[in-house]
Amino acid sequence: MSKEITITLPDGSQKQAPIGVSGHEIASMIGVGLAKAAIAFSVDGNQRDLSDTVSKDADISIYTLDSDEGLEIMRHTVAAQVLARAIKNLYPKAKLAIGPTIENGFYYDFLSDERVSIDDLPKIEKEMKKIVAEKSNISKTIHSKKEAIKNFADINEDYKVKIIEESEQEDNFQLYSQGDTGFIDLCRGPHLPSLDKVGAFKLTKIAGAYWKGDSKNEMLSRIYGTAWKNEKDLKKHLTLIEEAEKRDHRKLAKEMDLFHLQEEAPGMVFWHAKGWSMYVALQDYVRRKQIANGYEEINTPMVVDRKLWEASGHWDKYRENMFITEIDEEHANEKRVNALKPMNCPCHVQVYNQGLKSYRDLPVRLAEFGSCHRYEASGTMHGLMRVRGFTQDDGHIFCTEDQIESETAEFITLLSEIYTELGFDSFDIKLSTRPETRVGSDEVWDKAEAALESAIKKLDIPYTIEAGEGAFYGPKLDFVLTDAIGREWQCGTFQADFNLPDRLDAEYIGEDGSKHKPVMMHRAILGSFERFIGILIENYSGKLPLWLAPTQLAILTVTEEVNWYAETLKEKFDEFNLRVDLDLRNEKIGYKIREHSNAKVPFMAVIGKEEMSAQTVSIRNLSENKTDTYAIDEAVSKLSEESKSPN
RNA sequence: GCUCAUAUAGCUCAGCGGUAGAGCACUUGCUUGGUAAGUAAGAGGUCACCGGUUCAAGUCCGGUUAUGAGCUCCA
Repeated sequence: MSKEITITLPDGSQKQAPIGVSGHEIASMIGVGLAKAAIAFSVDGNQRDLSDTVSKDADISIYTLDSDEGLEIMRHTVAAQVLARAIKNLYPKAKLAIGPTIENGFYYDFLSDERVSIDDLPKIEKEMKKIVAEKSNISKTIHSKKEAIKNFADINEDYKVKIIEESEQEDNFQLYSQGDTGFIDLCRGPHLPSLDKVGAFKLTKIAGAYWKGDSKNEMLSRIYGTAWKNEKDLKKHLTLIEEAEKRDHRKLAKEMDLFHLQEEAPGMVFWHAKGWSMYVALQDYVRRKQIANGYEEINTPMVVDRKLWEASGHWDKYRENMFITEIDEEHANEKRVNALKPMNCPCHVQVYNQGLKSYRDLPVRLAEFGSCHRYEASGTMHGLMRVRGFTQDDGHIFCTEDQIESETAEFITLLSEIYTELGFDSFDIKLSTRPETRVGSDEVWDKAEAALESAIKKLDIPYTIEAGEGAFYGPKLDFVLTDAIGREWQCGTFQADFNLPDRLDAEYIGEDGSKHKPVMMHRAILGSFERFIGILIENYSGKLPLWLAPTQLAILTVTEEVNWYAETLKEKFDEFNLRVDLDLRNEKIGYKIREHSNAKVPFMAVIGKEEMSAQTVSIRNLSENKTDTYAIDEAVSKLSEESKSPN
C-alpha cells in the first residue's frame, strides 16, 4: 500500500502528499503566501479546519479571505468564538444558543437575565476587539455524545446540551477552544486557525428571536453583526446600507408627498394626490396590457356574506386573517355576518358561474384590480410593503388541464414584458411542487406540474424547483425580481387550483356533452399595487420614469413679472395631460430648483424675462443637470412624447 | 402575535421632576433675484391616549394605541 496520496487542486493540477497530511501542510506545499493566507480548506467539497488531515486521494481547495467561503468561515468564527466569548465575559450567566452566518454577516442568540440593549453593543464590540487582539490559536477536540454533553452541562450551557442531545450523531462532536482561555464552543466548524486572521467587523443591531425559530419557545436575545476581510470592505458595506436607507420608500414618500398612514387605519394607505397619480398611471398601464392579452376586466364586491367564504373554505382556513363585519342590529332587519374579501377568487368564480360555459369558451380570463383586506399581525406591517388594505392586479384563468401549458407560457411572456417595461431586467422563477397534504389526484398533479415546467423550459428561462412548497390546491410558479441594489422581491405568481372550482361548482360542458370541472389559475404580476409602488420608489430612489412621475414638470419663475407667461405655459402643458406644478413663489430661482430637485421632479422649466420675450421654455433635466431651450410647441411635444407610458 | 425600542410644532430632533426649545417648513415685511438654501420679524404645542406616584410629571411608574428593528406569520 502506497504511503502517498494524490491531491487534486481546483485548477486540475495534482500533487503527491504523505497520508495524514494536514490542510496547513498542503497549503505550504503550494506556496508560502498561501500558507500564510489560508484559513481553512475543503476535502472533496467538505469544509475542514486546516489542522484536519487527509488520508486518501481527494480534491482539495484552500480557502483564504478572498473567497466567499473564506469570508463565511471568518464570519462564523467572529460569531461563535469572538462574539460568544465576549458575551460570556460580559454576562457570565448568559446561556449561549446558536451563532450562524447570514448574508454579509452573522448573529448570535443567547439567553440573558440581564437586559442587553442596543446601547451595550459598543461595549460588546470593545470586548470582541480585546479578544481578537489576544490572537489566540483556535483548536478543537473531538468528543463522544456523552462527553460533549458533560462538558456543556458542567458549565450550564443548557442550549448546547439540548443541541447535542437532539442530534442524531453519536460521536464526533467538535469542541473548539481558544488557547488556554477556557472558552469552549460546540461547532461543526471549520474555524479560522487563529484569531489574528479575523478581519474588520461591526455589531449592527440587537433584536429578539425565538429559540429554534418557533414562536411557542422562549425569546432569546440576538445580536447581529457584519464582518469583512478588511476595514475598506466593511466601510463599503456600511455605505451600501446607508444608501438603501436613503431610498426607503417611507422616507421618500414624505419628501415627495405621496401617501401617509395613520393610527386610525393601521396598514391602510391614505394616498395623496401625487402618490395617487402614480398609482393611476401604473394601473392604467397594466389595464391596457391585460386587455391586449385577452383578459376581461371585472369588478366584484368588497363585502361578502360569510356563506360564500364558508363555501370557498376561507372561513375555515383563513378566518384569522379576515376582517369580519356585522351589521348593527338596531339598523338591520336581519343580522348578517359579512367579511371584507381577503382574496378575489371566490367572487371571480361567481362571475364565471353566470351562464353555462362551453369548452369553446375556455380559457376564460378574468382580471380585477381587486381591493382586498387582510388582518395581518400587527408586527408585520411595513410602509407600503406589507399592509392590511391593498389592491391586487388579480386575475383568474378558467381553462382545461390541456390549456395549462399554453396559458403558463402566455402569462410568463406578459409578465416578462411588464417587468422589463417597468425597469426590472431580470427575474427568477420558483416552481413549487406538491406538498404532503393536498387535494386532487396524483394524475392531475403530474399533469399540472409537467405543464408548468414544460412552459418555462420552452421559453428557456432559468428556474428552481421548490419541492413540496406548493399550495394544497395546486402547484405554482413564483416570480422574483431583482431591484437596482440587488434586493429580491417576490411579486408575480401563477398558481393552479384544483380545489376552488370544485368547492364553488364551476363547470363547463365538454366536447363530449357532459359537465367538467375547469382548472382555475390564480395569477398576479405586480402582486399588489401598494407594495409594487413601494418597490418602484426604492428601485428608482424616487426618481421615477417620466410616465410614472407624480409631477412631470415644475414651472419656476425667476421674477413675478413673468407670472402670466408661466401660467400660459402651464395651460399648454395641461392640454396634453402632463402633470405640471407651477411655482410662482417669491423665492430665488436657486431655492426653487433645490426644492423641486429634492422632490425628484424630473423636469423644471425656468421662466424669466429672456424666455418670455423670446417665447421659449428653458427646461432643466434633473438626471443630467443640464438645461436646453425650446420653442413652446417644441417643449410641449417633447415632454408629451417622452412621458408616454411604454404601451 | 412575540421581544426590545420609540411617540415633544407640518418635518427632523433636543429637553428627562420646577412656567415647552432648535433648525427647516409656514405667515408677513424687505428683496425681483437667472440654475441646488436672500433677509428680518411673526405665528405655531392638552409634549400619542388612559391611569398612577409626587406639593409639582413631556420628564418617574403601569396600561392602551401606533410606529421602528428583529422574530414568527404570509391557507
